Amino acid sequence: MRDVAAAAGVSVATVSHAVNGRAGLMTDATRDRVLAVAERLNYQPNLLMKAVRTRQSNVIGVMIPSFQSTFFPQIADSIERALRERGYHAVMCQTQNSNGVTAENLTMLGQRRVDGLIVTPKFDQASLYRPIFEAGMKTVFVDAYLQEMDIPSVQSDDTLGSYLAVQHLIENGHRRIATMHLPEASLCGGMRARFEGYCRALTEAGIAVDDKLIRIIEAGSAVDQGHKLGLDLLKNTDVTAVFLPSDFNALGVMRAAREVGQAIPDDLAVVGYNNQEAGQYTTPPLTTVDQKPQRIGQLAVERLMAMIHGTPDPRPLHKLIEPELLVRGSSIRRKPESVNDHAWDEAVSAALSV
Amino acid sequence: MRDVAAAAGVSVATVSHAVNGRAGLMTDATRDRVLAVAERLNYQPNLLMKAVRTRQSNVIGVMIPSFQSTFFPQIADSIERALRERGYHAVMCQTQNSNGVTAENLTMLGQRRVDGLIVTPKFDQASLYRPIFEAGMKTVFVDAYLQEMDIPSVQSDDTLGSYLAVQHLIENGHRRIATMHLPEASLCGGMRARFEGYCRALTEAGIAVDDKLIRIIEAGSAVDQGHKLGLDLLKNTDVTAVFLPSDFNALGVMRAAREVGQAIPDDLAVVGYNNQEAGQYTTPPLTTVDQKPQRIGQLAVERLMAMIHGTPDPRPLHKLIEPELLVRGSSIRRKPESVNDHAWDEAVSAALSV
DNA sequence: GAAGAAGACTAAAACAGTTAAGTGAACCCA
DNA sequence: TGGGTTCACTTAACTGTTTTAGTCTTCTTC
Repeated sequence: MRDVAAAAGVSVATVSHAVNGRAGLMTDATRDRVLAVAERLNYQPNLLMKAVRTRQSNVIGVMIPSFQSTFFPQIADSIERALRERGYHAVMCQTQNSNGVTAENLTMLGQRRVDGLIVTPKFDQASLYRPIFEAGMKTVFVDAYLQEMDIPSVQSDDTLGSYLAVQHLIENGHRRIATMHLPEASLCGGMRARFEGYCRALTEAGIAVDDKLIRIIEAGSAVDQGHKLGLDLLKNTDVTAVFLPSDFNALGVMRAAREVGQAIPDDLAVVGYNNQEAGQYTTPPLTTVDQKPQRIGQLAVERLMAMIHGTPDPRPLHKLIEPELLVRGSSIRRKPESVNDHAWDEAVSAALSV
Repeated sequence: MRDVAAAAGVSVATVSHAVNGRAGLMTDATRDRVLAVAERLNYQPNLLMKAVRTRQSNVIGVMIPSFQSTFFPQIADSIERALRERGYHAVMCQTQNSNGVTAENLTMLGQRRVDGLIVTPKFDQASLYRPIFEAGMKTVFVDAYLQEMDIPSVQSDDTLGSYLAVQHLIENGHRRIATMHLPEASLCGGMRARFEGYCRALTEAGIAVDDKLIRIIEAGSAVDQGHKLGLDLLKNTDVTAVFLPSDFNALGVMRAAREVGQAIPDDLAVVGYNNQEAGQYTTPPLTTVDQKPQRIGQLAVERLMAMIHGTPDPRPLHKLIEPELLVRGSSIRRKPESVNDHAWDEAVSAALSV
């Protein structure tokens, strides 16, 4: 910048004004000359220094459990795009589900003077976040929130999602609908909501929630658990449909059904959760609930920007995104003998266009 | 920092030395006192300023095509971990396969004074990268490289990967092995290598490369293309095995086989590429080639660190990572009638332990 | 023709650190 | 006792920007 100033025969202040496009502080001729010189010398402003002076780094810290899985990268994707559009960049970290790593990243991000944070907290992490919040860090939680603090959050409405899924099964004539959930101790946030949606849909339809149709997921691979508990359900109950809180559980159930010779969806209808890619390629493809991760990321950025720029945001503190039920082959029965082709096609088309 | 200095009754220089652990410049008593005061005042060093002064930001720019897909996030994951271990952070960007976005990110990263870059270039992007390289940016390419420039790269050895895959099919008795590849114009880098490995394995085994068994993938969903071309192969040729350059193509082929009533692996053996998660959940599970993305990311970071710290790196400029063939059910025939159980189990175990 | 206003630009402080050079005081030794 | 070292710490310059408060011109206007 000093070089540009010298070469253009002006002061650094003038260069600063010129490259930042501050109008009315110099003649057009001067501005053009400065910009031409900057271009010629390939002047690259030092954004670090700019950040120091303006106390605004245009960098947002993003921390999610993992870059793998399908869900969080979709959120990260939309966050990155939304930030880029606004001239921001993201430094991205994984928590690796470790409080130690989370805490370390948090202080690092603070020391890097990021303008804000978009993070997925775990229910027991309030104490990790408190110091950085007290220092005034603008933050939006995604996919979860901490009850103890007034930090905005954006997450999918899992109660609604599972409600829609189970309602869909009921509408297709099922009454014996099984599900699985985590043990009470680890049943937090979204997972609890998914179970509540299941109960609500049944209750509203006048169907009793039957403990015999509910299985508790233990530790281990979600597919294996789905497989094991699915076999159990198929052998020991009169289940005709099953709603799973994860597509991976659903994949296991589908395998179990195949093993005991039950056809999907005719003998057993299956609905998963999370719109995992694998579900598109099963036979039949898996009906599932899309949590709209892109929407979550986008809204989180909008909210954070409002906080940073001090514009009021009328949305509720904890915003719930409406999920979408993706009806695919695993939950819609093939045409019964008694129904004529045309009517059936209509019904299926209607259902598939949900 | 000024506050800490004042409160501890020393100069800012002493505080700087103390918090940076520079030994031998002060008494232990002074150091302890300064650190205690810093702790008490909750002093958070400003890493931006530090970066300005030391010309080292401890931030690396990472740019990959997308956070979605399975492959790149795995690389990103390992990059993030490796950087974190070394006290670095990553600002992550997606190129969105757009030269405009790539160029924009590149200048932004330069202006943010990142210490280095780990990026996936596209073959036509040499001109985008040249300016930033001429400015001295340390860079490592992953998953591809630009021939015109001497920038180190780390990528999977796709020729070897497909060679192993096809060799595996040959060892299992197949002679009529089909494949698919992209049209010549877009057949760059890894995709070309995968086709070359196919040819080499056949040639080495004394099998002629037969154009009748090769299909060209057109635009559109990889699964749909695999399905369409798979049907074509199954109906019009005497193919007994097929090697696909992507697991998604393989999923389409598996669907095609099911539709024409051919069993996998008995009537048709299928091997994919890329170890996509979906391949684990098909029936039978899909044999595939794992490109070792974690290893790629890790090595890329090691290489970049060597460049940044000026330590010589004896590895070749363009490092190829050895991929791994994951033998699963889609490529190993079930026991023929004539073979006794024990011998068969042994053979399968042996093959599966590859 | 002088006062005042407006316009174009500059000087210099500030930001929060690092670091080379400098200053005393204590110590050592001939 | 004087001179040289070493040690502990400080001074001050520097980094590359922004921003406030000027300083000159030049232009109005009476």
